[in-house]
Amino acid sequence: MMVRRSRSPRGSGEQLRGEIISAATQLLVEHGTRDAVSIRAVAGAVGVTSPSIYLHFADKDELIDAVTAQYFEQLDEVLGDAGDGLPDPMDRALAQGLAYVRFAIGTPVLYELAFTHTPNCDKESMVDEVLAAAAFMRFSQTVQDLIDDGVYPAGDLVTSVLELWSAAHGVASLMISKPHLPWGDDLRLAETVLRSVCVGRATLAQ
Amino acid sequence: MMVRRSRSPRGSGEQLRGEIISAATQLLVEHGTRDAVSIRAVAGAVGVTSPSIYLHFADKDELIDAVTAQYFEQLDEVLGDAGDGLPDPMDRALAQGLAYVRFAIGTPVLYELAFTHTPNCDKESMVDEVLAAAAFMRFSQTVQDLIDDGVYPAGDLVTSVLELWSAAHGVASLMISKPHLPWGDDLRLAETVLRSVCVGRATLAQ
DNA sequence: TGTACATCAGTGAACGCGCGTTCACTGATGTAC
DNA sequence: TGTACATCAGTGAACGCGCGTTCACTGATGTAC
Repeated sequence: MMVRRSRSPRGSGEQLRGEIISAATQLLVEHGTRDAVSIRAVAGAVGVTSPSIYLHFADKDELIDAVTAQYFEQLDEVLGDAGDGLPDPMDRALAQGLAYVRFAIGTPVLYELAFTHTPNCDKESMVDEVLAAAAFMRFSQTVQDLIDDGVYPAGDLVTSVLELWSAAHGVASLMISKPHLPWGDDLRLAETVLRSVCVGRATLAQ
Repeated sequence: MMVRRSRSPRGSGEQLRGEIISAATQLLVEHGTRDAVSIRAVAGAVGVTSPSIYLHFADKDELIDAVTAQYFEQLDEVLGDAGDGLPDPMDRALAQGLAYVRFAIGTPVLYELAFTHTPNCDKESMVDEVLAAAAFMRFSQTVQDLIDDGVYPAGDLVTSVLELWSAAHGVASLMISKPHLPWGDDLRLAETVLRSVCVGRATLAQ
């Protein structure tokens, strides 16, 4: 049943924009399919007609970009919550890595969308990258602390971050796309992989 | 320009089937987009009309399944070529892991398709899994050899395979979806991650 | 050897559908005088 | 204080498109007699 929302007051065009992004996100989560997101479906969920979407987004691509941007912001918050209050870099790295995997497998369709959707490649990809950067930089700080602590070998910071990110992403992504494999009940496998990379990377450098 | 192929002789329906799969694969590779594969496009590429496709596949999903199945078979061959003649399990594991990553990033759209497309879930997913199993079992043998050699800790074999697979998949998948990140020119980062997991996993177990 | 017939790979035309997007519009809200 | 007007968030109807799929058919090939 579609409920017609009441008209927004003058200044508050921004509010509908937010509702649209949330509706698109919710559609993805609930239907579990990428193509549950059509302009019509989103508009219907918000309680508005489809052309209204174009008052807030140039086209569908821009809407999807906004959805993934918000998703990356949420990811950053999750990493923040997971790492705060853990002074030991190794503990923090592990906690953030596991939080990353947990967040990903908790929202599989969104995660896949964020890592499959190719934005308009030139400027758009930059925007995407910049918004992802909050989480990226947060994790980079953790890795820097690992290096300062001597746990992780010194070297190019970004490269080190990519190594650990690849490990976390690998577990999350594979768990999402092949859920029937015997992953076990918790994230022990994820923890093993993350720990192994940290420990092994340190050993390799010696 | 579309070339009408001549009619197949009586028994050789199988031949067209193969051509259809190849054409679909090629369309994906050349256009670099998932939705370059439509029944019409595939039929056109083969030189046949669209209804002909349905003489060989029940529906589009079954065609896509066949494409990914063939892709997994190719993957198995690649792993075989990479590992043959390397008696040391560690060398072989590394060679196969790097070959995996190289194969994946060489055919990014197919790789994404194979790891995103959700088959009909019940029986179909089994078929998919079984066909993937050739590569899976080949790599499992390598990991078993690693264990026998004492490089990798004893324990559940499948779990160990998943750990290493996750690592290789993580690098490959992230390189594909975020190609603008500074991955370096060759697969050194992939090698580092794979080595780290092996070494680190051994250290953890002690 | 010749003819009638069954087979079946492939055709041509069409179906209904949902999609992204456009365009002229409406009508409540705020502002100027 | 009252009225005319500009603004602009949102509407309703429609566009063209490409899609997956269906259906009655054609016509070359092989087979039975």
